[in-house]
Amino acid sequence: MPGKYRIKSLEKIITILSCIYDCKNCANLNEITKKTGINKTTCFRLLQAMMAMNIVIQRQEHKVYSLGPQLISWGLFALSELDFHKEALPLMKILQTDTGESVNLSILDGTDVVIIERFRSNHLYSLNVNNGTRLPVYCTSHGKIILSYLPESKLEVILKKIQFIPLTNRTIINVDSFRKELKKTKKRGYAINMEEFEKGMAAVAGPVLNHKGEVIASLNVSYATARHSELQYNSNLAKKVLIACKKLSHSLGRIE
Amino acid sequence: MPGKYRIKSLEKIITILSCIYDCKNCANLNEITKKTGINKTTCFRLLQAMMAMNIVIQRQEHKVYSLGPQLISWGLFALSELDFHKEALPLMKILQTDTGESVNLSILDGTDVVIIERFRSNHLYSLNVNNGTRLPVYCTSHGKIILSYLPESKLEVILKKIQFIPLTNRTIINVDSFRKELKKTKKRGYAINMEEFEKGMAAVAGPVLNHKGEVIASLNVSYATARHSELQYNSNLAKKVLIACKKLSHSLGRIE
DNA sequence: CACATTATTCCACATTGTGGAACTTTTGTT
DNA sequence: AACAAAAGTTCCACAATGTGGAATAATGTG
Repeated sequence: MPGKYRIKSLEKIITILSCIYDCKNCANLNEITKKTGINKTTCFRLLQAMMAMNIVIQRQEHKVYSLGPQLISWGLFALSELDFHKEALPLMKILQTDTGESVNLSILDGTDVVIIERFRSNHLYSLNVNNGTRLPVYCTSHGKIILSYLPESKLEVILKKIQFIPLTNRTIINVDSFRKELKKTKKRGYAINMEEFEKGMAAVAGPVLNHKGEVIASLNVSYATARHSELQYNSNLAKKVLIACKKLSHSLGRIE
Repeated sequence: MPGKYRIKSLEKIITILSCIYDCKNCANLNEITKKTGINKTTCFRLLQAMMAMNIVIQRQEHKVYSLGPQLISWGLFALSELDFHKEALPLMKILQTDTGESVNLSILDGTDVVIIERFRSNHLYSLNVNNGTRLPVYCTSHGKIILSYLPESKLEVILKKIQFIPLTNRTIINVDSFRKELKKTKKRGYAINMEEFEKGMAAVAGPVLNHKGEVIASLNVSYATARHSELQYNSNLAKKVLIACKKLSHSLGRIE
């Protein structure tokens, strides 16, 4: 996370905001102090200053801190500026109707992907993610497809930062295996995640490319393995996902 | 904007982010320097530090700065935590179908309201706002209805901060007239904006209340005055808006 | 009512952010 | 292609600014 230019107070602020985010808006001063390791007084002052600027708010009469409306405003704006976003919605809707499964659109952010749009599965048993949810790159189809299209230089930076944690017995937990997986993914043209993030869940993802051929997002369909055990399912699904990805990339000026 | 506890570096960061937001993601270092009045070196360093943390990104090969994916992630999360948000969508859809006009949901943030959800009018001539757009409280139906329901103490803080700028010849531009307007609004139960923000545009807004009776959002319908000149139109529209508001408030635990 | 936990204030210190000046790169013009 | 102007980047010395320990106040709990 560090760069050449570091601002300690900014880093503290980011740490606090991330902590509030991780605690799902349910952290009070003490918890934030403990989880971030930042001095209590400092935390307090930074939180007060952020409150004065609507970056965070305090709910339930002086107790837990939450991310504030200023962040909503900036976040929604930043999202709307992603020009592929509006193009994506109708395509996602079609894909959802066609497959009956969850359709998700994500972008890369550091070593995570962020879900920015989502059409839910018809089925009850499906992953509980929402817009804004962050998922690790190394065990999601989103992450694999985006990284597989990244230029070597950017990829290396990210690979160095990843902390591989086994979430299921199928999770890839070392860099070299992950590198190989990325190569396979690139060759295949789509990414597959078979229960690497959560037992029982699988997904297939394709890349959204801009006019220069750079990946800017990932579109995937995720499903419960209990419902589809056929070997053919992934490749059939992939065809549909890739058609949507192509259309989306095309609307961004990508010509094959 | 100041509070008891101030962190200068945080204030600079907020100023820079606000500037990028105001410039619609189209500001380079020099513009940011000029518009914010912050020293160039300082701007540069803060921007570099923020880039390393995905708070901002730089687009078009080393040129303009944009709000980054980290803000999208936080923003979407903060939004999803607003529990009335999901309840609102179907009600807004119905209202849109019923009236054929733009339906908007907003929350208060300082002396602005932030549009958090929106169903567009069928008509070509309608206000060009998007999710995340900020509008001033003093010349919008959203602002009027929310402020009219605010407790005296909170209201006063906001009134002091408002900078009244005449946007049309109907804009209210002094605190006392605005106070009167808020009283009328509260009594009426809904807010009216007749070309106070933009010539040719009018709107009617109702309050979304939580279980304690506190306003937490505003729901409005906006339309072009060219299409509806009848005196009755506002009150008829208001009835529909208020029904939706009641339902929404009810789903938040508000019992009449 | 005593005790534990959490929140807030105060203050002296030095770490950290600051901005001027110099240097480099990019952009625009003839 | 050569030059000027503008924008971006690096360096460094200074002190303003953020820091955290300790003390105090508020709140919650048995």
